Amino acid sequence: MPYEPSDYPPFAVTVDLVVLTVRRHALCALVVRRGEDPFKGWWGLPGGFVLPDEDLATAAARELAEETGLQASGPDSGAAGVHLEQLATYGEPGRDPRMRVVSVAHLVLAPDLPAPTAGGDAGSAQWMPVDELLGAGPGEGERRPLAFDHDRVLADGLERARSKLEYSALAAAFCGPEFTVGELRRVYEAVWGVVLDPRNFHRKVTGTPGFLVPAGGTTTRQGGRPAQLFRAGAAMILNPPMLRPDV
Amino acid sequence: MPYEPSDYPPFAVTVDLVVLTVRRHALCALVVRRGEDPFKGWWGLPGGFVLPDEDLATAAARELAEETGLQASGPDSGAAGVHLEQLATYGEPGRDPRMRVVSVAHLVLAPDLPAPTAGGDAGSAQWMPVDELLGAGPGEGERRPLAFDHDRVLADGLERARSKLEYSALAAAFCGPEFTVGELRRVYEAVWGVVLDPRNFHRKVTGTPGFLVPAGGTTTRQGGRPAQLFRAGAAMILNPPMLRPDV
DNA sequence: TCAAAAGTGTTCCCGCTACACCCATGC
DNA sequence: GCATGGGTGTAGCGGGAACACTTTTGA
Repeated sequence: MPYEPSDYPPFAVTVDLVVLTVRRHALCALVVRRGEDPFKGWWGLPGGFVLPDEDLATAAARELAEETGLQASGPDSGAAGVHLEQLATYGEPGRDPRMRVVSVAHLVLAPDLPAPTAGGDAGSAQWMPVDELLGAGPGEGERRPLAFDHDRVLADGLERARSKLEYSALAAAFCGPEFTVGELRRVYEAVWGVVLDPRNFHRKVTGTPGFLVPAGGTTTRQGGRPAQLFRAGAAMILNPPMLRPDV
Repeated sequence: MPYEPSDYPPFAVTVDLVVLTVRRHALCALVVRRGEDPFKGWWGLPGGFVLPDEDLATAAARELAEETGLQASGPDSGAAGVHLEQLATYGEPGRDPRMRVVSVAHLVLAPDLPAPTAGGDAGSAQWMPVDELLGAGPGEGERRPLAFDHDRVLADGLERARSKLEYSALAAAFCGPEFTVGELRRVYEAVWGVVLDPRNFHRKVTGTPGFLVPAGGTTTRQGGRPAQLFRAGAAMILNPPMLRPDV
């Protein structure tokens, strides 16, 4: 079956970003207000077109830097830099009313950042709690969905992030370069929406080889007794995994 | 940022298929011999272009039917029909020497089929053990890789299938509509490349609510004492998961 | 002195592993 | 009889859940 440029229909290929962080004990996603039709004035996920000579992951990292100033570092990098991985691809024919767009969604996990929109051209990017974006908050009903099929993309990203915390050491991507066990626990609690036993959590994460390495110092920024500081270790997968209560 | 057809570069969008089955205690993948350049004469994964008004999953199901005659049924269907899910998307600029192709790979899990190429236009499709396709076999060195980046796609599909057996009830997708516990165990053994304790496996799968439902009859097709026949139950996820030895 | 968060020790219990053992068929 | 695979019982152990308890700071 030979194929030539005239044989295939024209597709636009974009990357969409599900950028998650934990702010004030709440899991938040980065959303931008759209300045153009379609869905002008709606909130949507950041993203944009893939350039002709650009890898998909490169395009995602570029869009991320443009919107947030964050420097992405693939799934195989060191401790610093946010985590970026491919999530899924959405190509339903009618998802963009103007043309056939296939969008490769990526998931980004970032530590809490002071400035949500650092060097961006999108002036109206902001963090919003995912419970407000999707319907999990109390007494919803008047919420407006995200543009395109971004509600579903966001939901898929959340599902991925939640399940990856179980069997990978990815939770540290939500923390800064140095963090305490309590801060890490609050990440799990925010992402999963549960309350974990601090004592058992401490034993579990410090007892898993390669998960955490002591950074040497202590901090008292959370109040109470000073806590040891840790850095993310080399372990990528957790065995045995962290167990999520109920569900 | 407005966008018009003239603004975006032309992309071709295809679907690739990682079709897995278990034949004679070996995990096998469906490969087709390419009749055209590039990679003429090489083995590659089945696949093809997405049509203008076709969803990605629909395109994957169509290609699957064309190559094998298999009737796919999405991840949310009943027991009959093979399992089909999206795997990952590959869009490196140079992966096809002739044009920019973004390929959305899908993973298909099918029961052992008598005729590998039922109604296909690809005359040279066949099942090959994944150990021969990738380098896991003994004394390799002269093996030729698959076309394009299909070695990597296949490896990613294997990894997905192996990990999904742990926490989902997907292993039944490799069996026919009715199967015995021993047949299900041999699926796990083939996919994981391990040997499992038959007694503990039996207790585990029959003790997990919703995994298996008795079909009523017995069979002696494996020799020995007749075994109860089961159908796949409604459970989609396994909690607690099946534990893969070592690794 | 009290509150708050960090850690440690201990007990209980569930589930996995490892076997020993019996059951039902074909040869 | 014997081989083969199906299925049950049971002891041991590792790890998570629950919770008592001590430690170290700030207010």
